[in-house]
Amino acid sequence: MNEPIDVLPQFTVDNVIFGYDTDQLKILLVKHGEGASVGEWGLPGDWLKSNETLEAAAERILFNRTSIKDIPLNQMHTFSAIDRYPGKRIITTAYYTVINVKSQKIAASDDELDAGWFNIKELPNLIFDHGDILQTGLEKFRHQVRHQPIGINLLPEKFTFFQLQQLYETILDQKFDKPNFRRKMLSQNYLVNCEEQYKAGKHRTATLYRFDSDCYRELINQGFSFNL
Amino acid sequence: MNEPIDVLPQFTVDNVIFGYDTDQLKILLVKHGEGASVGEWGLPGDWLKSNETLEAAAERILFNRTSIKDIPLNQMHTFSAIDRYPGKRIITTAYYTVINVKSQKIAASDDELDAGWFNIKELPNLIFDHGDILQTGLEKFRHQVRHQPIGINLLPEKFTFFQLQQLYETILDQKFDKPNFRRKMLSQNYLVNCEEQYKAGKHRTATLYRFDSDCYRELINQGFSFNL
DNA sequence: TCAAAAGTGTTAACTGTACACCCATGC
DNA sequence: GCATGGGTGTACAGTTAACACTTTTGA
Repeated sequence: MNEPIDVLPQFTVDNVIFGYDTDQLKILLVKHGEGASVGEWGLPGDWLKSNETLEAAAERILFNRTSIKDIPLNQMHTFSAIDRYPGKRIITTAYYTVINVKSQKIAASDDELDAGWFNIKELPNLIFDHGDILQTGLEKFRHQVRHQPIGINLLPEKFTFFQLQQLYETILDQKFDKPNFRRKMLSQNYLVNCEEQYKAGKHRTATLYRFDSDCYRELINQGFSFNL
Repeated sequence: MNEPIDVLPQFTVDNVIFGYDTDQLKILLVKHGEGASVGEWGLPGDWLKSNETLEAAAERILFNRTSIKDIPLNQMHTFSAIDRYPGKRIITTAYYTVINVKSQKIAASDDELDAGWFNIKELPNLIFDHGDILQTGLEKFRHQVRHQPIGINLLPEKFTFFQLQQLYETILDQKFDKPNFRRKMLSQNYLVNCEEQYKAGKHRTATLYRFDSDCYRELINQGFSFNL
């Protein structure tokens, strides 16, 4: 390689990091500490380094704010409108992923004033075209949820049907019929009955399930059709 | 804007241009006339100009080889492996679209030796990572065909059910049951009976249909589910 | 007469959807 | 009792999938 400089000057990566928190879908935003957009909220992003791939940059951006490694990020779209960034021609590739809000502390990186989770329904104004990027990310994420299994890393290892249904209802912002939801999920054969009861509040105990990780992985490849 | 130069030196756009030709799905390739890859086949592509968007570049690349304008190209993926291009760090964004092979003459651009249609099943070796890009494009294209109406620009304005079914069978490389295919398409309500008969070879005349363009457009947005 | 395409009809199997219903627990 | 969540059963409507069958035409 013969790049004398460390970053590609016209190329960035921005992450749409969804956070699942019981009955809320959130998004990780950072408050900019430099440049024209100082003090405003935007998606966590950074310049692409000349010796890293887009995927590596997206993972680095995620790791810097959350200390999370080894979870897959999905490439979403590359945004290239001439005037998307003030005064300079900057192209950005956006990635999305979802993590559990409670699983890790978040932190702003050096050039940022703050980092925080925002409910998807109560967002501040975002810099540049980050509002559009977020909307595109939300659509792609919801599409994915309807066509691939989801839940590993978002639910505890053992979970009840109530928790699984709550996850789907929160992410898709839609209610499902309980018996139908149960049967739909069971018919995919990726849930394993732990033969164990879980005692929660003022009601009957619930059976715990876990994901069969082989079957889960296979369903990711095969595709799923969640049409309740 | 303050770019002194005309192109971004580390950024290209490559197009996967499918061509429909009765019972064959083809792909447009060009033979490189410059650089290390001289004489080899690859996807039509070019450098991104500093004053154009990725979409505009993709349209320009299409127009230069086919003289076709005003048909939508779909962004597919941005490829960024460090060593994907020999000796230089080049990132490329790929777009795909489909056109009718017979609708326009094709031509190589100035720095190319040749341009031609290749059957998707009989491809030469492609330069760089263009083979991967093509495979990704084929998957995305077929996914699109199963979820949105297709046919405008690929079929004559008035067409028979036989032609429509042949289009689907060729693109998806799969046979369908004739009565079921007919009913499935009719149930989408985007076909209009022209009340006109078409006389082909040694068999009974066929009813001509056309697309209802309002309904067709609406189905593109709504989504379609083609699960025969 | 036969092959090829045009077109209709029928049926079994499966899925989505909307419910009604009972169980267990804690206030 | 009643609210909350846990869990089963059922029945209708619609769709998928397979295939049998008739029609028209030209070689």
